[in-house]
Amino acid sequence: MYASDVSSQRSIPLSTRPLTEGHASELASVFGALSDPVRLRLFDLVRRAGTDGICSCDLVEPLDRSQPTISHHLRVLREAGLVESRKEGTWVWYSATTHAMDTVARFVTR
Amino acid sequence: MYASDVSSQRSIPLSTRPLTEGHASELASVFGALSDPVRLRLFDLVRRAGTDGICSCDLVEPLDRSQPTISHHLRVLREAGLVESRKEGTWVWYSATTHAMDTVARFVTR
DNA sequence: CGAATGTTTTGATAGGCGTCAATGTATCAG
DNA sequence: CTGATACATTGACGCCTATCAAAACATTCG
Repeated sequence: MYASDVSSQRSIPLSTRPLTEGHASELASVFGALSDPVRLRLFDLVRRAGTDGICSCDLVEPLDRSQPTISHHLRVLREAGLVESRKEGTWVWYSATTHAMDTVARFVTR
Repeated sequence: MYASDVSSQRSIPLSTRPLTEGHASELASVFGALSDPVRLRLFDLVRRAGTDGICSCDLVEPLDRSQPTISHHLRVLREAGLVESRKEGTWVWYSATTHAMDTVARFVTR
């Protein structure tokens, strides 16, 4: 027997329908990108830099990780749509995007 | 040379200070709990059930996973502070908590 | 007690992930 | 061209994780 057969009181649906498998996978990939402490601090630093962005070379030292590791994490953030990069000569500037975080915000705030 | 030595324009800090390592780890563990599609849909279903909660047995079928797998995921959600459980006879009722999601919301909305 | 049902734990397996060293590529300075 | 700097990629390693089957634990009922 199912418990739902017993408890008949129903709650009001939050928005519309339960998460579809596709929507859940999309959201989960963003959450996955934010599920590492180094990546979270990385994203936080990039977001603080505003529209100007911040250079990759300025992200290695504060996080105390090797340059390839930082490069790897930035790639994950970029592929999740949380940041974007713009090459300028020798340097690469990273800046935060809004779309992915908006998606997260919609889920979080019901 | 660092790019920060060249670009002198500074952005306004978002809240106070960059994420500490401890705060980042705490946040990351919550994001980690939400980084799996099955767990996201699980949490969504629990949250929709409101204060009454929902029985574990009613979560197996809609997610098409074995019962032990669902139990495992619920444990992860519980250890991340996203849901809480209350045993009632044979059944275990899960309901969503607010603290963890509030923490996430504060981070997401700057 | 013994059977049935709901839940958790354990063991095993396959795949994913964070990290670094080493290497590769591109750009700039001389 | 040569050397130095910024960044990305590759390979390897250890650890973590999602999943299920099987077993263990718990509760209710006859």
